[in-house]
Amino acid sequence: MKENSVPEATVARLPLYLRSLVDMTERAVATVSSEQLAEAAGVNSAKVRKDLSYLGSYGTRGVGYDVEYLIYQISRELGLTQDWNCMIVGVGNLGRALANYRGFGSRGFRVAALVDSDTAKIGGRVGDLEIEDFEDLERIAKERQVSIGIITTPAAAAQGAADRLVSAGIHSILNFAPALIQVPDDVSLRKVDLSIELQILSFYEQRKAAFDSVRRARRLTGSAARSTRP
Amino acid sequence: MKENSVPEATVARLPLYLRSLVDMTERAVATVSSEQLAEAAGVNSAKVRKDLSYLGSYGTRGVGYDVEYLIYQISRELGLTQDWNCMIVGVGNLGRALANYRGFGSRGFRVAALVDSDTAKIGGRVGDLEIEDFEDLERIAKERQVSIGIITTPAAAAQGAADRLVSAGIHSILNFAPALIQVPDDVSLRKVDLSIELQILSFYEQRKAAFDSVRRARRLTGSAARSTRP
DNA sequence: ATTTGTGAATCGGTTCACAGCG
DNA sequence: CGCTGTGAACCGATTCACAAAT
Repeated sequence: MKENSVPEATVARLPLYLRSLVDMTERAVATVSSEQLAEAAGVNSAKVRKDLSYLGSYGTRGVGYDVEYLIYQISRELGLTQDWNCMIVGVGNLGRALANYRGFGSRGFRVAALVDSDTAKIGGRVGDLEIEDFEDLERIAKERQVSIGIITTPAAAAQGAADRLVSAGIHSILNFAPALIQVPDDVSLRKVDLSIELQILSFYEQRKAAFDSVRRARRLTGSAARSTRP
Repeated sequence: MKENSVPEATVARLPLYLRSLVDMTERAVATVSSEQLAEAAGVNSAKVRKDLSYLGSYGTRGVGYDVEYLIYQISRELGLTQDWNCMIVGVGNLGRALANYRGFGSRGFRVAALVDSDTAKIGGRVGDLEIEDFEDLERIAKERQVSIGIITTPAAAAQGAADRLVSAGIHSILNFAPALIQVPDDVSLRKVDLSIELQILSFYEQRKAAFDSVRRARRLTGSAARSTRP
């Protein structure tokens, strides 16, 4: 049953399914069941079926899903039948690493511009791209039809970078800076925050260490073990 | 009311609160209400209160929370009163960038080792660390008491890297490789996947573009606008 | 016979709204 | 009076379980 509004959680899993499906074509798999796709993507099969049902009825009962066709449908849903130009704002270690990241462009994304406000960096090159002046952001974004802004500035500069991206008419932003940034309602913002991820791991690591030490002390081997896993 | 089991969603927000609180001490703020902290962290105040209530009753009714004391309690809960040693597996662009990332170590995390299987890289240096042989991973992890493994290998090598980290007794892994990896139940695994983030943005970007073009075509300015936002 | 697609049940998490306390 | 802490209501997402399809 085709409808609009795919749940957010489903959208976040579609890229996972897509990756698994692409892997399968490389191993010349033609058809896949929800069970097999679930296994490959690391989820359960009910979730796969429900997720795919939001896109339409693309499976065949008793058979499964045609891999190629499903790749096409998911790609279309995700907007990957066109290319998207990205601009990296802030060319430090991370910005440079992302600019060089191969397989970034592999699925429809292209780094079209690098900007920085450090005059010592402007004019320098990363791969075949020149580092340009942050002040020219709006012009560059318009000229190169940039749709996605990637912020890799220090935390203190992140909000300013976001403001300029928004004023350049960009409404999709990926923020790597360890800072909360505010954008208008019509702008999509996603964040990747290394230190937050490490802190989350630290929480569970600590909990495991505590539990282990209790176990060691009490010599209890397999009883009343309340789960310590996320 | 103090209990065990802090919900996963709460754990993921504690680092956010912590960052906001640290910012506040720098601006010499002594006390904060759930309303103010919510604003700073970009969530709502009911969530702040409920989240903090899982840690204990650390607020004062009619007053708010003591900033310093709350920093201490959250840090303790997150296991940040001790330092954690990390090992980066795979020293490509991204591994190198993370190794150089300042403010990484700022809150209790230290890059204690870099390993790679490329003999051309082994023996090289990144900052003050030497790149060591992937084959020596277990020994290095033990010697330096590494608790957290960070995978920045190509996708094809990621599972192998994870297996070796697990066999070295590490049970916290942060995976940057664009690949699904399997780990035992007692290992915490978090993933950061650039291309998935971009694909999610692409989905919403496409949806916005579609809506905009309808708007442009029909010249409707403010009616019956079904939400297009995540 | 097999596997999809989906209502219904369930679960975790969010928000509401107010009692309880400083 | 103001703000926390928390039951209760609510909501989105997950899982169950089975009827429908081939």
